[in-house]
Amino acid sequence: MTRTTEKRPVLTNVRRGDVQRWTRTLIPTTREAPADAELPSHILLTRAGFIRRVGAGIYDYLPLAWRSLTRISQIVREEMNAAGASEMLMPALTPIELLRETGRDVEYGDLLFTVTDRHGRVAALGPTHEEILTELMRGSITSYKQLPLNLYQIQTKFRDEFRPRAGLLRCREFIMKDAYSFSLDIEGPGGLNEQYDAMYRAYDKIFARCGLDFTVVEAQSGPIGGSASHEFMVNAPSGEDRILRCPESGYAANVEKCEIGERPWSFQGEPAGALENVHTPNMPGIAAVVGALGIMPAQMLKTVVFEAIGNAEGDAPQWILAVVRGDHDVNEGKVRDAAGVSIVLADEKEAKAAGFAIGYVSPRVIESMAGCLLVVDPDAAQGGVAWATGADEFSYHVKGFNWSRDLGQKLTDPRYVKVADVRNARAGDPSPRARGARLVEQRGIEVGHIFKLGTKYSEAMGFTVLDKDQKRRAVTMGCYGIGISRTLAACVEMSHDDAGIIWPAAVAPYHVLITLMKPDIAEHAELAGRLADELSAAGVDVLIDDRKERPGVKFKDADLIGIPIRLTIGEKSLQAGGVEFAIRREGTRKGEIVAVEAVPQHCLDRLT
RNA sequence: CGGGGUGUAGCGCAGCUUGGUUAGCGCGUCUGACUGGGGGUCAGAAGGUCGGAGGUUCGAAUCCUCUCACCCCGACCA
Repeated sequence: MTRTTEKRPVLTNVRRGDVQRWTRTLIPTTREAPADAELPSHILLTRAGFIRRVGAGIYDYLPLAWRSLTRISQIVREEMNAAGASEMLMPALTPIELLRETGRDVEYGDLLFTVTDRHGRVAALGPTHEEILTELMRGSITSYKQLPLNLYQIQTKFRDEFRPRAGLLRCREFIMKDAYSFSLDIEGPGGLNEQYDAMYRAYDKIFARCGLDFTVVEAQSGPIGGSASHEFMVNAPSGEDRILRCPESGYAANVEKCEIGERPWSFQGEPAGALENVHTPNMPGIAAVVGALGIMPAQMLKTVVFEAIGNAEGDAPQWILAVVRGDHDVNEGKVRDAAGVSIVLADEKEAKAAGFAIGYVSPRVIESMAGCLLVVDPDAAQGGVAWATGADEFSYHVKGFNWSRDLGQKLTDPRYVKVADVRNARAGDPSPRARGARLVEQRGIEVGHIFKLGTKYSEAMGFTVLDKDQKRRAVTMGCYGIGISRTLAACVEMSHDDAGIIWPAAVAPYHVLITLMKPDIAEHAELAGRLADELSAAGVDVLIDDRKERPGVKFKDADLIGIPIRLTIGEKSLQAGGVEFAIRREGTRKGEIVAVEAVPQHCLDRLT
């Protein structure tokens, strides 16, 4: 018996679209959302039958979700490949020994999922893959001539988050694209900077193609310094991350990283009144004190005690005291940079034992305690203000504090007092890049993160190559991540209305939904099939709602799952001369009548 | 890890304080009829070891102990 197979060209520039019927796939829509869902993406993806929660931070991706995830992955692939990267796949199981080589078994700590096999060997479920790939590379690459190289994979990642939440936005198991670049140098052709810039551009294209409205922000820089790390943030009010942006210069950064522009300061200024003790029992917090004293938080000084760690030798300060205005938040990274030493928030018991009245500490404590360095934020370094602050005695605060009167000579000695930007930026602060401009704040969902790793992993794992001068050198690495499943959720956060999801065409599970009002009528069903075939031939993916449901149910579900174009076939539309054509983005109501012959082209015109 | 809370049908919930027929309600599901362009109406039906274990009691969804799972707030977070 011979069998004939349809011949399809191996090389084709038009992909044939898929045609699926609602009754032949699984789309379990529900009227109500699970009680614990709060964010639009969580509620709508669940209600529309895209995802189902299996455990804390663990989800099924149902057929519709998987189709969209596949589309996002494909966009990522195309742009990564175009940027010269090569896809591969690494195991999810990472032998714990590999993580020990770089110390990340400890660094990751409880965030690491581990499994023990029958022989008692321990492996981690990969949270990221620097070690596995670096190990592969050190066995395969021995010459600088084999560099640069950029390898990536799209794979499920595991992180035992303390608190998974927000549906797909913070899971314990999630899909991520992670890429790693390897270069001999930082500068020059083939160097890390070139690789990094290529990834930056690729990410820009990827998220634009996904139809996302996003902001690229500077993030905490890696070991190389400068603007060595960027986060790609989808602009959404429900985002977990706060970002700040200068409307004039285009500068944008996350809260941890954001610099603040020049702010005038001076410790000089006449005292406005005497220093006065006030009894404030059980009020270590700003909020309570403000209420008791009848003042604003901006009139208080907050003093946060950090402990210097590492090589504290000689007369190096042991305690770093950060002073900010009462309505500001201390930024630990900035305090570290200003102090020039590694620091950690002081343990309350230790600090109390050392003599700090934690909760009631003031700048004056440097008069009585040795080994202290005061780093004062410019907004707190104001001599003309009668400050309220702690009394360095439990249950007491002071009013009328004046810097130059109440602090001795140490105030002008840089060994004891420094003035520097040590607080988190916030809306309204001066821009660090444009004189006179003010920062604005918005919220974002981090969908991509690129950063320059340098030689951290290659050195730890002994990945070196011989260069031109036959010198052995550690390879310079970059690391580039995209949260694929998080991007799916971000699309929904960004694009939805009260009725449901509104998919950007590029990531929609199907491009066209054909709603059959009466699937029993053969001519209607045939027409749907014929239109679907024509659209499919043009590369369009079509879902046919062939359920025997009431019109209301079908329309509500159509709005909910958010396919970009809805074609409605029914007696009314045919009598009116064709099928009803509606764009989901333009609302949830009736569309226009389009003649049957014109429908495929009409769809193509509106999909681009 | 600290604080708060919830586990009862596929989903959303009531019942628990004060133990006592056969554990209810809405949505969904199934059957039939009427309907037929925005979650329709009527009639009927199926579906539960009340998270689990132990205890108190003549009797436990309800009280007690332990345990597991999950959620919210906070701290933490390439």
